[in-house]
Amino acid sequence: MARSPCCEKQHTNKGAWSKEEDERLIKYIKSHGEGCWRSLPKAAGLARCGKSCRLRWINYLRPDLKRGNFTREEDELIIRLHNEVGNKWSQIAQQLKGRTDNEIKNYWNTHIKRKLYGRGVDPSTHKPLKPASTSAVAGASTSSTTTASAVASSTNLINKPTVIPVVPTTSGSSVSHKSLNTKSVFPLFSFNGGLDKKLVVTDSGCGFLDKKLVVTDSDCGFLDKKFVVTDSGCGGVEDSVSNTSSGVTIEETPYPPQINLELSLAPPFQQPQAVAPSQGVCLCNQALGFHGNGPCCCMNTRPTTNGVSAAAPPPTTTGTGNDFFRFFGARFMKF
DNA sequence: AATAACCTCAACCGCTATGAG
DNA sequence: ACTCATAGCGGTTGAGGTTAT
Repeated sequence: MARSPCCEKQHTNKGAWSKEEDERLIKYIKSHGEGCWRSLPKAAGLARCGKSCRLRWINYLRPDLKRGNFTREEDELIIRLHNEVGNKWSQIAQQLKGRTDNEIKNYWNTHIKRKLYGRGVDPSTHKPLKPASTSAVAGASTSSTTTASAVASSTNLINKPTVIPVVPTTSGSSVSHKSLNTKSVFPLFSFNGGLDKKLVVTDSGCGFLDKKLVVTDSDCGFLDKKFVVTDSGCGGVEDSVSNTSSGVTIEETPYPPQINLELSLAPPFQQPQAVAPSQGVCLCNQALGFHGNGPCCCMNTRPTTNGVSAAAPPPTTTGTGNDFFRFFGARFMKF
């Protein structure tokens, strides 16, 4: 005898759950507990397949779900566990309290894979990408060498958590404020070697930074994290900042040192630079040589949150920020 | 401002594993 | 040993949101 379907398909809703359906399901499970998914929809007054109810509860409605962004520790744990067990998402989920297998699977496919590619690691094997796979990077690197040393330096830098002020810096004189009328990309100084952070400044026209400021970061994974800083005034970058009211900062935390990194980098972004101790910085002046209207928005001198003075960013490159973007962005955004 | 392209993730599908009868 | 209901798993899809052009 053929197995009967888990539900009467013609009488069931499909697609996104409504608030009312969620409430019904929660109410029912709270009073009757989980299980008996086949009979649950009818008992709960839901025109849904039992399987759908189960999935909705497990993946979305369960009260012990964590939700929210994955932490860097979770990232690394997922990578490590995936290396051990492969695509056994449920096994991996068991090690991450409050995360579902579905959530982890999605996160893997949309974020971690990209991150691993950025690190030069094949996400399915966890081994370094074959030379053919990395040739796009290596080939584009005209005269640089593999940055084993740069990576080593970078690792040293990030083995200690640091909080670094994000101060936009032009690339020497190659990016002038006039070039900001549409969009420019500045390489930042001294993040993990200065390679894997960039600052995108979009200017809608009335001055500088009056539309939005996008800071993308990654831990040698390139462009895998992003927060947007908006500035409603015409003066600077302080109006709305991700998690600090006194400037833009990025907190770096270490990632496990066993990760194999093999990246070749174009000359302009090759050299890691330590954060120079320094006096505070006028963000506006330092960044752009321009205050826009009104008083200086950045309060002139701005200590970082870890007590180290904000560093005046030395120009790190001889190329333009757009070179940086063309080189790295085009190659890593698509993973 | 309009449109295209891209990204994310909730939800679905089909399959296997498990356990009760 | 077998059947069947159910739970669980992993791959895939597509709606909706975001970003780029």
